[in-house]
Amino acid sequence: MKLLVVEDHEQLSKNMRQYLNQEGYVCEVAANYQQAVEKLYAYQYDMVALDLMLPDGNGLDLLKSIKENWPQLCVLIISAKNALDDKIKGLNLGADDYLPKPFHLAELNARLKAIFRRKNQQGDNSVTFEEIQLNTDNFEVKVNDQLLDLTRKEFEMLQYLLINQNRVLTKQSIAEHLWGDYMDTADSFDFVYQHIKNLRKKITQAGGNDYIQTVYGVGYKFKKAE
Amino acid sequence: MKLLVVEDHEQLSKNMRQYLNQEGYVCEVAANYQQAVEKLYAYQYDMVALDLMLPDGNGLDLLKSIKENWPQLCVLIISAKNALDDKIKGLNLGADDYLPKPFHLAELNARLKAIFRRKNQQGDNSVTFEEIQLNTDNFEVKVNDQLLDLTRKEFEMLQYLLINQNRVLTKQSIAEHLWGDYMDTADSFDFVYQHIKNLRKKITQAGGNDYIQTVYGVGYKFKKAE
DNA sequence: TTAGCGGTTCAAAATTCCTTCAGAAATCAT
DNA sequence: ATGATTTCTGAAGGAATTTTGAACCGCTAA
Repeated sequence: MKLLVVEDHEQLSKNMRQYLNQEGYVCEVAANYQQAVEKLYAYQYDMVALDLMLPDGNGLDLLKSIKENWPQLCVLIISAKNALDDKIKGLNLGADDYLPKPFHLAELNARLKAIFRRKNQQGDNSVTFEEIQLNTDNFEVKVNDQLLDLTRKEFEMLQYLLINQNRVLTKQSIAEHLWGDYMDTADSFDFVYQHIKNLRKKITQAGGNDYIQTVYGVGYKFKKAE
Repeated sequence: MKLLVVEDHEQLSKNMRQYLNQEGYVCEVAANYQQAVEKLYAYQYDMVALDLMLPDGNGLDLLKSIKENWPQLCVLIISAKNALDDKIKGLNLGADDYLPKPFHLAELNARLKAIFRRKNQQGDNSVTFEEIQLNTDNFEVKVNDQLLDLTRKEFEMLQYLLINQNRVLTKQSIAEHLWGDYMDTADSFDFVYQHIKNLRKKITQAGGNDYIQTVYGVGYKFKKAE
């Protein structure tokens, strides 16, 4: 679950980031309008937590832009102004929920989860590929109805591969999705190998096929062999 | 996806080229106004990334000329001057987006993709030529729906040939495209033979025709035999 | 404190691929 | 036709990438 927090208050954004990372999100922070747009262009997020008060622009404009360019993105609006006005405008512009400041981090988490659940209710909250079945609600993966015991990284990786099935993902892009943007400057992605290995092992040990193809010199691809 | 980068800063253009090639573009560089125009006449591009600061002319003039002569071309403007003025002028002249310096290569990529998606509402990442079908997303090549097992160089070469179909490509230009700028000083391009050979072999073994014509003394051309 | 787990780093082994080389074949110019 | 140039081909060494096992660190629970 990759999340962008748009919040200029440094201490708060730091806390949010730390807390949410602990909760299993891949969480990144943008401190202003400019940064937010850059990050949105550069990476793929699942959700945005957006503070309407930004130093260099109007949060509602940003919301509008998000809904135009990335319509599938979930947006949770945060605002100190308890102004009903903002809330209404925000929801009208397509925001998924509204959270007034100040708030408990636990509530933030709960709302984010709720938003995501709601969004997936109408769609599908599980991805299935042949005998592999991944459920986002309860973080469970089944192979032939046999439950797999995956770690968090393994789960996120499998999810990423499944969502992009039949598309080659570079080690770099996998790293970015699982670890966030500090990976931009990393010099080695060796750890990806390990998780790939573990995933393969666990899936095949449970009787599943190894759908993870390595594309030499490029990356990995989740696909049925032909 | 064939892209022309117009940028006079050597190191930057080199990085851009390398990165974008990695991302699956066929990317070429022009260092000034003059070169840009020459390349535009010589080849067919899908997009142009245009730095407005050129040593031998005004980037906005070039933009205007592009929009007159190749109206279907997508143009992304790049400029160090964060001047709102340039941005507005550029967008008024028909540019598709504006990217201020400095920028992350990932953002460049994202914007290019966004532009292209916007224009060709379907975001197709494949090239087809008779019974041959090449897909950049999953690095797959099919001949009569039969999957081909190509190496990276073979894949990139086929891609380059396909995009420039019916056009003779010299060994040198192939080498430059596949290996980058350091090839400028190379004395032999023998290795190209190998990859051509392997490509032909793999394609014909899969039941495809050999569309790779050799033009003696010049280079190769991808074309249906008549 | 210790044992266990998840995550990361390291280095050797295994695999795949790229380039070079030399000779054969093809093409062109005289 | 002959020689010069260019292209094709197969084999082999070496480079680059991936796989693997083992060791390490930090955290948590017993």
